[in-house]
Amino acid sequence: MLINELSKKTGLSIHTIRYYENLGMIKGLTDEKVKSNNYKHYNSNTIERLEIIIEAREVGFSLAEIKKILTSWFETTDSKAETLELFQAKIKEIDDKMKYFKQTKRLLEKVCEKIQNND
Amino acid sequence: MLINELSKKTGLSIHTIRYYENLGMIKGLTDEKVKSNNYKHYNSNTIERLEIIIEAREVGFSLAEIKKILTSWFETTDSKAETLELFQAKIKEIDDKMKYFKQTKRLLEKVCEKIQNND
DNA sequence: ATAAAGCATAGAGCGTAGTCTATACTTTTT
DNA sequence: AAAAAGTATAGACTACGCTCTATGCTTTAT
Repeated sequence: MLINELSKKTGLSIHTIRYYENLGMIKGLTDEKVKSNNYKHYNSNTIERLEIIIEAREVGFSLAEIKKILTSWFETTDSKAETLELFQAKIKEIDDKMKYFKQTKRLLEKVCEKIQNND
Repeated sequence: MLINELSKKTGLSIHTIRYYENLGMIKGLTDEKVKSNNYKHYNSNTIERLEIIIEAREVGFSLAEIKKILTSWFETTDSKAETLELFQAKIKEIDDKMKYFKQTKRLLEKVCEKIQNND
């Protein structure tokens, strides 16, 4: 599939997809059989990767961090111990953030109550 | 208390505090009795506000959004219905984000497992 | 009295994550 | 065959959230 279709399937703009590709987070391949152009073709793996990117950036991870997650998930890497440590730290970060979430949610709920009672 | 003390109590840099003050998120007052300088004095309310800022920015809210939360919490505002709607939407946003968090956590846990098994 | 430290304001600079524009080539539509 | 739409690359531009620097004044320490 070409970039237009990829954009429609993921909801990301073509610009954003190219931006991610420039960062090396996804990779399209030019079709060898067609030599007249250099249009890039993307496969379902790219969709998977983009879905992970969307998910993880919601969590507040930087694109650099997400790139590492993708590498560890899809490509074989060396230095396993290091990677493992990194991700265990990230899991802890998520747990910490969850705490903030619950606190902020409670705060917002209190704000709502307050507004309704002052009515 | 002056900005230095405020910085130490909140863990935010003096620069960051001034940045937030410029955005109108907090407000220090110059002491009327002392006319020789225009040093700003902050009270415990400022600390409360900064703690809310710290909490809410962890959740990924923009400073503009956090400013609205602070206004609704500490100052009386008109257009209650509007504000209420805003915050109810924000609560829903948090719930949605929680979903992403759980998914990403699961992904990271799977990555960890994968790394450990490939060993 | 002088030096050092703290405060204020204004503005420059920076990293992240896009977003948009210009240019040029290719493919599809009419 | 010409126009419209799609693709690629490069680079400019933007918004956000800081972070730092310069300058000048005030207060505290020596």
